[in-house]
Amino acid sequence: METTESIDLQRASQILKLLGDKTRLTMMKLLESHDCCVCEFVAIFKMSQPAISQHLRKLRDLGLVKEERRGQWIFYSINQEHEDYPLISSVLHHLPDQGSSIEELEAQGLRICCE
Amino acid sequence: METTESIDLQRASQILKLLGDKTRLTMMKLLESHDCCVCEFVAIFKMSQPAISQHLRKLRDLGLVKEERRGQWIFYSINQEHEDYPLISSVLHHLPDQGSSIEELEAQGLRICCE
DNA sequence: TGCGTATATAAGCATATAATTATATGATGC
DNA sequence: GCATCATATAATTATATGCTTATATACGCA
Repeated sequence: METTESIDLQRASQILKLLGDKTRLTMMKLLESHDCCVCEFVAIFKMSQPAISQHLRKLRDLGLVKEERRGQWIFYSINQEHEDYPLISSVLHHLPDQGSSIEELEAQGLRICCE
Repeated sequence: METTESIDLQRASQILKLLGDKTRLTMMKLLESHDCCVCEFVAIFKMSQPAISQHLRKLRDLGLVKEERRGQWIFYSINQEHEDYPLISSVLHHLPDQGSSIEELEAQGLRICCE
């Protein structure tokens, strides 16, 4: 039964590959502080909506984030029930807070809050 | 000077991308327990020597591992002086021990020890 | 019902990645 | 110096990734 361990490493590397993209990593760090809707990400990353949507899909496909519709918008949040949440969380804790990117948007009046 | 933070995330995502490959992640986990020479990796991963060498180069290029020649062989070890070693180390601590892959080789008489 | 907004999906394309094979370099021992 | 072993590099190829544009879906409201 050595497959158990290899599956774990397999899964861990998949997760790390997802986090090994600056956009997705920043998304996760932002989600650590508050739930975000897609349009907030679009504003923050100055990236096309489909590009954002596709990154979110990858995160969702591996269960790193959950989606929840609130009226007109779909909010994303970190899935703390993920089997490997301890790994994910500890990675995020090593990253600098992303407050500044939000503040920048506030300053420019571009901060979007969909609720 | 908000560039500092974005450089950090940039660097973190580069590191995570490197770790987001099963072969390299396993290499790092193995190196956590003991220094390895290239031929040991070749035996463990049942992969061509150039393939191993290229993975090691990527890890070396970002400073995650150090190389050291010992006689005929080149041994790799984890670079604990890496600026982001705390991140790297905490990722590795979440992974299952790789003792079994070594034991398997021992059992088959394939374990290579170059010293 | 029909329109506008928010989001997702599909198709296409350019670039990145990881493997292979072939070749080069560098140390050891005769 | 030459042969051999250990490792690195180069060139090539197949596949994966991330973006773009175009289109589909789903909700909210008049």
